[in-house]
Amino acid sequence: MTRTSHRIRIHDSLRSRLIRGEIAPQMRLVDHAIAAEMGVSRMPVREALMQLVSEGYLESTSRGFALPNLTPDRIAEVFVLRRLLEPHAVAGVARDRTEADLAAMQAALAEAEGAGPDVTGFHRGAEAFRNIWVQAVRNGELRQSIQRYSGQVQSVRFATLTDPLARAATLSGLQALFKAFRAGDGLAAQDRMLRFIYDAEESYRRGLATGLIA
Amino acid sequence: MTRTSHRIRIHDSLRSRLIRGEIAPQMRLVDHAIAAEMGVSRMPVREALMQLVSEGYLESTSRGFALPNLTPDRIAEVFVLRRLLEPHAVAGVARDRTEADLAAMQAALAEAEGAGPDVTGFHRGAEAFRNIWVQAVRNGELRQSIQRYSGQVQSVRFATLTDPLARAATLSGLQALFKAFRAGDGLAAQDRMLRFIYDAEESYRRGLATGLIA
DNA sequence: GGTGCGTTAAAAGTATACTATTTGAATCCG
DNA sequence: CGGATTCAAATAGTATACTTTTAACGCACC
Repeated sequence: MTRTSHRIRIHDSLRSRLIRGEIAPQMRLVDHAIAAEMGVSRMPVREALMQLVSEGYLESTSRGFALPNLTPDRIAEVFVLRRLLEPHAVAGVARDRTEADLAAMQAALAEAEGAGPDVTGFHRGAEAFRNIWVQAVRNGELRQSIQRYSGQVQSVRFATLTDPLARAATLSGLQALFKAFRAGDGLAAQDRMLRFIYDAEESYRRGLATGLIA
Repeated sequence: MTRTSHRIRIHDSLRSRLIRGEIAPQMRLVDHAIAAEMGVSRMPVREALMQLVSEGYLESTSRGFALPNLTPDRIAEVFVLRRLLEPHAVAGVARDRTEADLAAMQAALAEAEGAGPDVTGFHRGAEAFRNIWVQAVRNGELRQSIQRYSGQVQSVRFATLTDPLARAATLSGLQALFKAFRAGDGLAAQDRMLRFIYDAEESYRRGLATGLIA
């Protein structure tokens, strides 16, 4: 028996691919193609895709589903949202985090630190670190709101990481955040996260100005 | 030709019924019944219902769709989110609002003020007021995040409005907010909204304590 | 009278087929 | 050669039929 429905399995599968950045911006996700690939009918695929739309991961075009158009304006909007939500969120995490959370964070941080010139390795570590603390947010409504735009966050980070300055800022930000988590210091975590987001936005803007980002 | 799809029409129709409080908590919304009533097939109805689920208006049970189980914990979580997002949002609205926005707000406020003992009239005015300023939020990502839990906000307000104290607090809060909007004073709007949310939560807690709310 | 099991009906979930819409391209005309 | 018009292919949207799951009811047995 299927423990979960096709729709949910497909939704989760697509979402993880989206979060991992495996879907290129110009790619078009079409229900019948995915259905054929997975051996099911269009319906559960279509429903999964539409759910991803209402969760902000995808956009419905007249010619298939695609990544939302990440214009600089929209990215700026997300940075505003991040400043409003994430500092408060990590303050709670600093209080509630378990030892297992800390261990996982340390592993993710180690991967980012040891990545060398490898961009994808660094990105994977940073993404894992983020996923861990987001998962640890107790307030489910808050967590869901943060997760809704997490795909965009990953995309933007991926776009900026070729810049050594941005990468250094990200790494030191993660390290400072981890320290606050380990110390259980909510205020410090809140402060570090706010700075971290400001730095990220500055990196993004610099990337735009220097033409590193399309 | 149909300008909009059945799915969207049904979604909007159901949402307005939900917002008006026409769906009782123990009621079950079943796709094939609604489909028969509206003369369409199950599919667009099913998709509309599922979209309402991911927007927080409904919950999917194994025996039809129903109002979400608004546990006090979940409601508390939404209040946290509201405190994080809405003060900042209304500050922007106070700067950007048009004359048309102000006129619509005033009309909504007048409806709430003149509602007398009528609960639904007051609720409709308060809801209209909220919808107007939410629509006026420039930051689309922020607006969407706020809209995602607006259904829950309406439900909670509807549950508390039988309490005269809660109703008075709501009305004076709306009036103060409107003043700030009219003056274009972002800081004042931010402050009024924060107080408004605190008052709303206090009303809700009092309703819980006195058994007014299930 | 309570508890456990089996039956059954209702509703979710899925598959398939058909229709409508949209876009890109090809063709035709100026 | 350029632009408009029409046509075809791809995809969204809807309808209908079938399958699976689940909970509610009844029955028997304790």
